[in-house]
Amino acid sequence: MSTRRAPTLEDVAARAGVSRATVSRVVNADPRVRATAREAVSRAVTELGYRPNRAARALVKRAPDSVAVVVPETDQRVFSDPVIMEMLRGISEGLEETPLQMVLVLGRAGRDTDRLERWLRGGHTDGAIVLSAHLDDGVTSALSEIGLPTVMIGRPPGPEQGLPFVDLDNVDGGRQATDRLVARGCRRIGTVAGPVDMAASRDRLAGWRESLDAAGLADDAVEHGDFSSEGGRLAMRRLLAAHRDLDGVFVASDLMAAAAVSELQAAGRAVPGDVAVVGYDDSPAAQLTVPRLTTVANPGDRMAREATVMLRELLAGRPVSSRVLPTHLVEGGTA
Amino acid sequence: MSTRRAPTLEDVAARAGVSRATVSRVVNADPRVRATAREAVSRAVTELGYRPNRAARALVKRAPDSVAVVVPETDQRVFSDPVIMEMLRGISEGLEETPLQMVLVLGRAGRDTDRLERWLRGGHTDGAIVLSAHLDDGVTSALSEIGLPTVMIGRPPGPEQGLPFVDLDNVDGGRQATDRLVARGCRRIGTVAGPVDMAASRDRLAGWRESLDAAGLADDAVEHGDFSSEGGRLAMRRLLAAHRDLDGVFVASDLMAAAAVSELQAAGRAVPGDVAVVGYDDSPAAQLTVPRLTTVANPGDRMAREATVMLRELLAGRPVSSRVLPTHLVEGGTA
DNA sequence: CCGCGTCGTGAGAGCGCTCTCACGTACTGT
DNA sequence: ACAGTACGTGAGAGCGCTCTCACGACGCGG
Repeated sequence: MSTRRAPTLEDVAARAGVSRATVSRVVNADPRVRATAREAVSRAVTELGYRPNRAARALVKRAPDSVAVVVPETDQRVFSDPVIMEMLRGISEGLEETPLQMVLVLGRAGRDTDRLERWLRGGHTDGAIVLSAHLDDGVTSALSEIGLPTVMIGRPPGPEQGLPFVDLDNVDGGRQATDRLVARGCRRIGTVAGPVDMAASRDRLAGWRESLDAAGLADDAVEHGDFSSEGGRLAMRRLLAAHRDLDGVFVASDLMAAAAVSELQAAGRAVPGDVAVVGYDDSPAAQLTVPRLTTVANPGDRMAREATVMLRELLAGRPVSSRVLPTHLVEGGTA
Repeated sequence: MSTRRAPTLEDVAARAGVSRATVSRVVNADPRVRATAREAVSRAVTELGYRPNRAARALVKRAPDSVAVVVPETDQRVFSDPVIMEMLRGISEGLEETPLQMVLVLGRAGRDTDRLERWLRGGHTDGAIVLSAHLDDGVTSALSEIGLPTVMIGRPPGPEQGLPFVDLDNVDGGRQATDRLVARGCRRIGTVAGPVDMAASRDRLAGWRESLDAAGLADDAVEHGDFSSEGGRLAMRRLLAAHRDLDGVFVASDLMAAAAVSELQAAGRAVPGDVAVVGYDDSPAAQLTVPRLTTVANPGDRMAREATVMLRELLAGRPVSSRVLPTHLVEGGTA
């Protein structure tokens, strides 16, 4: 019906009997406006239902006003979603005090690379934060080529594109987990590792290996899972079949670990009595098992927060370098 | 270092030896430009690395360009995250073909109402989609008061604010789940319901009741959980203690259902032999149990997609009315 | 050969806002 | 008393883009 033009600064100014500039000052909380004028203006604002036009504002102050948060569409089954939500929250909190809006860009990894790339080139945002480097190189290389200020969350697999990243110390996480197994007396320690194409998986595996090497134990009991529950179950089954003397397992994700625990129990092994288990992520899934999983913290929100700090640096024109944050073991009953 | 001003239309025009208008035409794929001019322009565009300024464009064409996706910060433990990601994906897909950007706005329900409200009033976006009506009324009423085109995903609890919503037919879902239990011969059917303050919980509970009433069975075995795993476990324990003759349970979420199954098994009841169980959500958690949960589909992405359609209607100035989408049972081994 | 329509193009007027600058007006200090 | 200094305010110039309008250069039919 009424396609009445939205009220502008001018309208408010007219109504309040002041100039556009004064209204602008009031709206932007500039202190040097007389109280009476201020009141007149705010009254006019509410009466007219004035809302500043973001585009016009953005046009004149060329301050960055939005960042793209690129989320590779995780395969449904990967179930890494809780971590993603955690990261989104972290970013949201990190951006809370800034005028930056977070623009979500989802894409099915692989399939949508082109569309994503085109969008990113479109200059819709002033920067980007890329979640989880599971993404094809297409997007990350496009990003570094475009020159859009970008921070990756999670170290990218493959050669580094020169893009700064934040990551958690997965090597140390794997080591701590395995150290715990060693410390409680396990002598035959296997691992259910993650997919080989992910940096986090490789790092955790490397940590496991380092710990075993340091303890002088064998490091040949390795099976890979896909971070899904079912994948974890199957990997555990293979591991158990290949190494019947297993007395400890480091599983690279809680979801897989939960499945591994139930698989072990189904096979008649008491956890942690016969086989001790340490998971990874400290996710809600860690609390599903009985007893509750011993796991490694993997605070996605901290990483995300750090990423926002780094991105703000980049937007301010200052260079940043990648950061690796520390992790720690979370006590549970399985190791 | 070089804070070189980004190239503008003018720069491109100068370089290509044409006017601003012509460049604009080329950039916007206006057909009535001679081939030679078109080429000159595109060359200049790539040479200069020209990217149109979104703000300037948005300023002149007052077409809506972004929608806020308001996500109440789910309590960590609620773990409803997978559903949220699903919805986000649905919105993303629904907006894919439009120029609309999705701006994520997270807020801890209750705590952040003020900030959220202020932000929404700020006119940063042209519309809003609100996920899960767990939110205090503050936000939804602010939204309807501001007059920002808004669609709710999930029927709001409490009195309706006049905001259109999409929802899944939770009453029918609860009924279908319970009908299944009745059909397989259960005579003493309980339910682990969700929190009383959520519309979805209440609806599912109502469906359970309708089914039992229709079958002439008792409908007094009710316990409430908080949708968390632990909450489900405890509720199941209470339910079992109060009604030892239970032979069927409808659990209002898969996460709680998975915990309920393990609780039943721990209590020596075979599932589905002694007690049949139907969950809700068809979430990844449904596949964690052995046997796999029988559950009710709860396609968040479909709802979300529908929400984008409705929002686009609203943005086009057309009125929309709320929609309730059908659900169906998903076969599993627990009922 | 003239008038008319068509096509490609350029000039220029905004879109709604911020911000600089200059201009009062009311204080201070001497 | 008067210069000096705030302080509050308004005028006006853009920000980079789109779009209307007018205009010259054609091609056509009469």
